Amino acid sequence: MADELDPAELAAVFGALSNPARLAIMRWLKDPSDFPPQLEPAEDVGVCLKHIQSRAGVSQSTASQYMAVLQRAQLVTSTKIGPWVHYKRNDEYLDRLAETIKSDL
Amino acid sequence: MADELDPAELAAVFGALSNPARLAIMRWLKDPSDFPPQLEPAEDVGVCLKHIQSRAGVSQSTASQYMAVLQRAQLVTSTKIGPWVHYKRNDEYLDRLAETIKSDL
DNA sequence: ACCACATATCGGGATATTGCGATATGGGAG
DNA sequence: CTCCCATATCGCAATATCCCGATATGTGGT
Repeated sequence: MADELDPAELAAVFGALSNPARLAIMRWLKDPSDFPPQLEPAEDVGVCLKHIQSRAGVSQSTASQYMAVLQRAQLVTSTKIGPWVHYKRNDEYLDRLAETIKSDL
Repeated sequence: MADELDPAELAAVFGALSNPARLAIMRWLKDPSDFPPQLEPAEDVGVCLKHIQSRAGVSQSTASQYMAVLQRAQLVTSTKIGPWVHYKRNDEYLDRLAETIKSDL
């Protein structure tokens, strides 16, 4: 059994996911190959912020803040390569989340 | 496979659960017998609002609104018996939710 | 009818979230 | 060093959420 998230943390995660755009981003990141190609393959390092921004159709600052919220909630991790920041799902944490919801909620 | 919640609905559910007090209430309702006794047993009809209110330590209006939010999100159902409204977890829906999160999120 | 109690709804002030444009920061190319 | 591009952060107005007290509604008992 993976150890479960404590209630305060769980509430914070739900907050991060309560925004439709952020929730959509989480689902998009399941298919990194659906994004435009980049120097380093998205499957390995994650998806570049610019690609997330353009798919979400929001401003650069909004996209950056969305990803900051998701990252603070530990739902994604980031990798900086040169000037680009790449985001990918934190699957370990998402598994713990699913487990917590199933057994704890 | 239970059919999954659509994304907008899922985001709304997360919104309802993003409040620590409401999240706590959902967890309390797993053990209806932990609440004070009532005419109709809580295991059968659900827990009376007054008991939820006093455990949450919030005003009557706040408790009522919390439960309205949870009910709108389909996380609980209510049964009115005389002047009392009893709330219980909507376990079918919660199962669908857990399923959606595991496979869709 | 009246009263007492349980719940719902209204109205509002405090606070948080949302999404933007403007501005900073920081790296790579020349 | 200088420009350009990607990203982060700031400041802000609009909107939403939060939680309350006050008030309305509804039910049962006397």
